[in-house]
Amino acid sequence: MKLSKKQVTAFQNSLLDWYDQHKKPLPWRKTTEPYQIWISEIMSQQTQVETVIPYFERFMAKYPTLRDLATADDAELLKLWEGLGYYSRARNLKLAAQEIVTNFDGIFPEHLSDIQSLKGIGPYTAAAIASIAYGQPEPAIDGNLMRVTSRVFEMTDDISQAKSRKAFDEVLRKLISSERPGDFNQALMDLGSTVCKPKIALCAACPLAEFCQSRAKGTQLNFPIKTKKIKQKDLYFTAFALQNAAGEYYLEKRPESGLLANMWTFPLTKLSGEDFEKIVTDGAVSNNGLLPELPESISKLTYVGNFTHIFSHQKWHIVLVKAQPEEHFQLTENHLSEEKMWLTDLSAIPLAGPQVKMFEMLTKEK
DNA sequence: AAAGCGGGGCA
DNA sequence: TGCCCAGCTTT
Repeated sequence: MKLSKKQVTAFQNSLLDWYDQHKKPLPWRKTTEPYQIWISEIMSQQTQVETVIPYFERFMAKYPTLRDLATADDAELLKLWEGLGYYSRARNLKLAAQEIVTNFDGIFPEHLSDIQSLKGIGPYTAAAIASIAYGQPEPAIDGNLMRVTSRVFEMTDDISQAKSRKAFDEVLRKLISSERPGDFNQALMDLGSTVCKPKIALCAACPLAEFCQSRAKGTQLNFPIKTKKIKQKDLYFTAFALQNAAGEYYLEKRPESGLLANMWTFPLTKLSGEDFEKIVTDGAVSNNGLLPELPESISKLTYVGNFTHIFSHQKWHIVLVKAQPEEHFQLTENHLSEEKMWLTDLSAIPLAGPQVKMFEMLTKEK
């Protein structure tokens, strides 16, 4: 990122002019009193500002000063917080108020490190208070600022990694207005929530459009980069290997959309995690309610083995079971269709990853 | 109904 | 540094 002093000033002016025209009228924007800024920031975490407004006003009426909060009745405090959620925030508020009374003589601390030492205040909230209440040029880096900044400068730092904060801090430190750091931060927050939104970028209304590198290329929605993988969901299945007298396996075709669309698979039934554990530890399969729809009635189920298969967002835990048909089992024409078939050579068809593993398991068994 | 989410705490 | 949390919003 290389911007001349002139460009930095132009950037600040555009942003702050926009803020002066469009800023949300919020009660805590009428003050720079650190106590009020603090409460508003904590309340605004994970909560929409419109929801926060009445809570903030009730809070200030009940606890006008930090010392009132430090001696607040726990039950009354939680009652006031009722509906805001994340109740540890309220408990931390009181703890921090007590810390301030004890360690800072009841005066809200001014140094960034002191602010951040308080219970419930992390890097973001500390910087927000320092900039808004005390006019310190500290970028308050939250998701909005990272999104806006990454788009303006096409920053490829992965915002799901904690260490990427540093990159954003460096860029924003060069840009932040030393005259109006608090407004600078709040302008970017408002911009992020109303214009430069996660799934849509309203660039026509954006005061930073002329500075925005991703906009110039039309790549706005590629930013921010976020690789954090979605937590894999654990799913449990029983897979049934049913073989006929000719040695052919019974296969079903998966739905034409979704995961492994149109691939062939042994019939699968869902299993609970507990049942899965039970089967794996016992090495025994019970017949109860586990059977899928099969073309023949089954006389016996034998546990073959279990394995896991990892997809991008799912982790399949599979118990492979051999299903033995009734004695007089016979193959008939109506067993065949577009969605079902019998086959010996499974390598001849598109076979999904888990099925390959199952087939190998069955082959090795012999 | 289920998934996504942002900041702080904590290991 | 990375996981987890709690509960609202979005899909």
